[in-house]
Amino acid sequence: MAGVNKVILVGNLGKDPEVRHLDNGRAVANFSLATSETYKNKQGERVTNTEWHNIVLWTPLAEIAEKFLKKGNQVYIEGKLTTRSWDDQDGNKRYTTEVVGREMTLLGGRPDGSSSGTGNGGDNMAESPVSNIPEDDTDDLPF
Amino acid sequence: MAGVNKVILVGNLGKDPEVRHLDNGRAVANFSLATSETYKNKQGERVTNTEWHNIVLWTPLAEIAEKFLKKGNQVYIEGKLTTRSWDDQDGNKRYTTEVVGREMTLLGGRPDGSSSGTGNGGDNMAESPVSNIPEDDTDDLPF
Amino acid sequence: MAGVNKVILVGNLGKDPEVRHLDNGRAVANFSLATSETYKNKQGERVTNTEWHNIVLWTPLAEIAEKFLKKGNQVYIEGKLTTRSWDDQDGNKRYTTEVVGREMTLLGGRPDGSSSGTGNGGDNMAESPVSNIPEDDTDDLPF
Amino acid sequence: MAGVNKVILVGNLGKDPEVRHLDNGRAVANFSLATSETYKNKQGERVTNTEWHNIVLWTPLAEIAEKFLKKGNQVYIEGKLTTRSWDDQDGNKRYTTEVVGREMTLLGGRPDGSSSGTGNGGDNMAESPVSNIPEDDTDDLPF
DNA sequence: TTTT
DNA sequence: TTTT
Repeated sequence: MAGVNKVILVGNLGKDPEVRHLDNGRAVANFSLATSETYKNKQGERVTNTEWHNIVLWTPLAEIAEKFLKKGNQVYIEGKLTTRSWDDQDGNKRYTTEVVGREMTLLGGRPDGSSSGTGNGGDNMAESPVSNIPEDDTDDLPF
Repeated sequence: MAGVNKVILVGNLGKDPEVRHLDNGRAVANFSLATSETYKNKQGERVTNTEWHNIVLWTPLAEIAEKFLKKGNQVYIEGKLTTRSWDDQDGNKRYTTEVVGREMTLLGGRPDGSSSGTGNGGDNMAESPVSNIPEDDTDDLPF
Repeated sequence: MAGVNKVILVGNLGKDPEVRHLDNGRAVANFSLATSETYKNKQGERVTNTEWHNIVLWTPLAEIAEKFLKKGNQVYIEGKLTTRSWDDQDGNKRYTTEVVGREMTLLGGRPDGSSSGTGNGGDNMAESPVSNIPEDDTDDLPF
Repeated sequence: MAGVNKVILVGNLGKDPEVRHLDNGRAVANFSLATSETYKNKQGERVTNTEWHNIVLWTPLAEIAEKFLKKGNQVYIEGKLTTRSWDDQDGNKRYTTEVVGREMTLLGGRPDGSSSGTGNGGDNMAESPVSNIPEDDTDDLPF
């Protein structure tokens, strides 16, 4: 029964997150994330191999994604692999594998090129680690 | 372009690995791995949620899997996520996500209940970490 | 300011955990964990390199360690690196680096070779993943 | 004997790497890396907790660090924990724990603010993942 | 399809 | 101090 199911990604968003706000007050964000590796092949040519991942974030990460993540941003995401099935129009069972994030950190510079020290305020935490994992004596919400 | 694409799993094999030996001398092993988590739901009932992962191992991990891994065995696998596409009989594009392992450790007791000290020899390393990552001054092959 | 500080270990306890119950109701467990890697050196000799880690677990993982972990057990531990300083008898500043666990899974067979189905009861969950990270709609305590 | 000893860090360099080139042709780089987490304490005040890690990189990562890493840069580092002992001037045994990197990715923007598209060339790969782990059919050196 |  |  013991199990570990962990995914660690550092990549760039292929597009802005799509965020849906559910009736129960929760939100869910979806976006694709590209992780690229570069190497030289036998011919000595530089080759880039890009892998795309389907990311799913739930409250409170979904709201943070909505506010701070944009197409092109580089993020660290830790989560778990989940595969769900559905029936397509031909009646075939199909499977989609997604990474459900549980920790997220926006990497690199200012989220959208804004300078620091703006009155925005939210900017101040955009590079902080955010998660839905409580620390001792802490409030894990970034603001 | 920087990227990290890492998966860490501890789970149990759903069945024996299927190993194909290719014409080019390489081998590839496939098997499904279950990772389970148990929790209590709101009604206080214990619930087990199992996720199945498609594992792919190439030489030399494939041969090690062939020799030492059996249905039910618990293993640690580190690898990367890859999604490949193919066309089904209805002409639809379909996708399969797999974990391509790059490091593997057989966990727990003797692989199949055999006692230690058999003449088999190979048994002695079945719980050693195996990988295709060279260490300094080392031979990464387990035997 | 963004940061990730993650340690993932699979190893064996060098001795039984030492558990202290604090006045504030919390408990803390300490033990050393060995992670070994085996390789062949240039002379073709098998060499084992063992690294020892100082593990610290707080409530509720400390109580779980107290009940289920014993010298020799193999565990998966995920946590973070922390270094604390203290002054030795010569007035020198000294540093100790520890891994503060936040998720733990007992690996392999029965904790101490006991068969399943004992009246102990607690035994039943000893191989379940345990953590202090809440899941949705779940009770993360193992019992 | 099975073991996993893995550290994953995303942090910022506290100072430029110190690189020594050894007589045997190998190089070793040392620097400290800060990983910070921010949270709100019980008083609702934002608190930042910074942990410092001793990083050690060997050839070829050492040379890459020498060329591309500078104080303040944000990097992803994957490696293993090692503790080595030494005797201090008072004859006491002392221990230092370090993270020996095996994979590294420079995060965020241009390494030192240089614009892209320079003739430098090396710039082009500074954000690529670098490691001493061979891929199939690849040259793992970044240039 | 695994495991407890 | 563990494990195989």
